[in-house]
Amino acid sequence: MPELPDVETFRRYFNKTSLNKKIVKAEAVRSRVIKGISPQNLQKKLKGNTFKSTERHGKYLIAATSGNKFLIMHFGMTGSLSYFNDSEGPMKHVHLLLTFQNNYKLAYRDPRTFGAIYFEENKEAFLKRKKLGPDPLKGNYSFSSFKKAAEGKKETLKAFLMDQTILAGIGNIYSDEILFDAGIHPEKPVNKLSKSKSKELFSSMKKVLRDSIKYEADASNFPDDYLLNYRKKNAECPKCGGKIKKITIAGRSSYFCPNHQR
DNA sequence: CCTATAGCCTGACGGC
DNA sequence: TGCCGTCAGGCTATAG
Repeated sequence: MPELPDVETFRRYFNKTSLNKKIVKAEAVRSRVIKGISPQNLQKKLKGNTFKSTERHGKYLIAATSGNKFLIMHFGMTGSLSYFNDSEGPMKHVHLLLTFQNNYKLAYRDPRTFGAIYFEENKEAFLKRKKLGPDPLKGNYSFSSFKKAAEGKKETLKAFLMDQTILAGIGNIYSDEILFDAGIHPEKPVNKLSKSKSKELFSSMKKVLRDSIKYEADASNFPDDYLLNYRKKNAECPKCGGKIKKITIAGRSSYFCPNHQR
């Protein structure tokens, strides 16, 4: 699930539940997803702190602590956050469990353990180390930057949109969704796109990402002209009635409508 | 440099 | 109902 709109939804959830509350206990339950710091050390660093603010970059959620350090979370394919109290019972697949002064807990969960948790002194250095490109919804990301990034690229648009070093935040689902909205074939080479089509792609990108955040990245909230609920072979295209096709691009299963995406 | 592929894990789903 | 194979929305390391 967790691409840019999902992570932004987690961020808002985190803000609503977990800011400005003292962490009285930190349990790093399993260590696989905790990177660059030992679970014991992470527990020590978090205990007694509060979270002061959050930001997101691409698929990363960055929470600033009162100690001016950063808890940085990536949600892999199956990561999520749950805020709950003890009456709601034990939870499975918890990797980091924080207990606040009000006795509520925040759990970072991830069954498939492809996610990652970091604790960093310097968030800019972290983003640099990860070689992340700009976040398309931050800092007024412009068409001219987009065009410049696309210059001379021969790869498919699908691969281009998912490349985190070019743009941070778009994954398999939303790259499909953006191309579906713009009416462009996912295998079209980047350098074969006309200027007007590339403008359309750019505006579809912003629109799809922004609107998906409004829908809280929840499939049940999406309007019917989105591809999301039609990601099945031979489904009927909700835009034009064509037959949805499934192909593999850059190792990922991609759904599109050959009738209106060319 | 660039592109393609395997592998990391667990759970859900469809077919028999 | 149960078992088994396949697939899953990410990322990295490695090979060519």
